[in-house]
Amino acid sequence: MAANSRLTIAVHILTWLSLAHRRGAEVLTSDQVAASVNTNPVIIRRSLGDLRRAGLVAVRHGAGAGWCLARAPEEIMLLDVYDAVEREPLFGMHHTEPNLECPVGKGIRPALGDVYGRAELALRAELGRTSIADVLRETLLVS
Amino acid sequence: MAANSRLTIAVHILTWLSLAHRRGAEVLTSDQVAASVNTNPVIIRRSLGDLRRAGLVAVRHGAGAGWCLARAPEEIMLLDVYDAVEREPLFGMHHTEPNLECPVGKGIRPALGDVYGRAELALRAELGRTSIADVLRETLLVS
DNA sequence: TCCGGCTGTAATAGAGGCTGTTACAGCAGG
DNA sequence: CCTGCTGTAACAGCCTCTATTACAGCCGGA
Repeated sequence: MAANSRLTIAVHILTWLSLAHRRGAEVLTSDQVAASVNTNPVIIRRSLGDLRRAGLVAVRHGAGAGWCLARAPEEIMLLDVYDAVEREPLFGMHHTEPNLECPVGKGIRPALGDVYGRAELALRAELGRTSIADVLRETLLVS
Repeated sequence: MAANSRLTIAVHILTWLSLAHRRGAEVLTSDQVAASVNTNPVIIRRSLGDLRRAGLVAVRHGAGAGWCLARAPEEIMLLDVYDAVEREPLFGMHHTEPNLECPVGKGIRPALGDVYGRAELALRAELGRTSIADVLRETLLVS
């Protein structure tokens, strides 16, 4: 298993919803999305649940049920998707508390916290520059 | 388990080697480093192995064995450490190939590859701005 | 009002990564 | 040669992630 693919799955879902909407489909079911991503519908529903809680998609129940974007694709940035599906910080601290008798053990966690914070900010800034609409445009260039 | 802590462990090691050197210790054994990080010496030796392969530390064998920095701490950037210990890309692609019949399934991987590449570059640029000497300075501010 | 299709989620299994631990061969200074 | 440390294999335990089955809940439409 490489790194986790949650961001990839979520962006794929949103991009597909965006294209389907442009083609006239009001909603897509998790089965229809799963057919494009090529995985199990439950995986898709779990990811859609994250995206719904973040306000990026809306769901319709009952007969004719399915999912659609809750915002224009130009207004959904990859940073929003990242926040919706990623819970863990980029870099983990020590599993066990370092030795506080050692000056390095005592002071390194706040020092690393600063650096890691700056690194995450840089990553987030970059993810904030690309929207689902941008991804869709680039995606369609290939075909 | 949060995210993996390899970068944290490696930076801790290098920072401690840097401080020990300043205090007059020529080399530190993996046991001495492990006492500061508060973990098993084998964990430390594994990390030191990565750092040695990257040319960041040097090892001395035989009696009076141990480890020391191979470069000045001002010249070891966190980006070097990151490259030494992290193998996986930041974001994983689909586990199973997406449906190539679908235009999104067909084109999304290169599109995502571009975005992910830019995001990693931003992260790397930020990690390239901080050195082990910087981390040591911030670490000692606490005590 | 009931039917049927889809959602939402729990439970579970398998694969794989990471930490931590033991064990042991290899190396080299004294 | 002895001794202490390195370097690495092997293994266990824990956790995460993906995948899958199962099923209760919801609601539009017949």
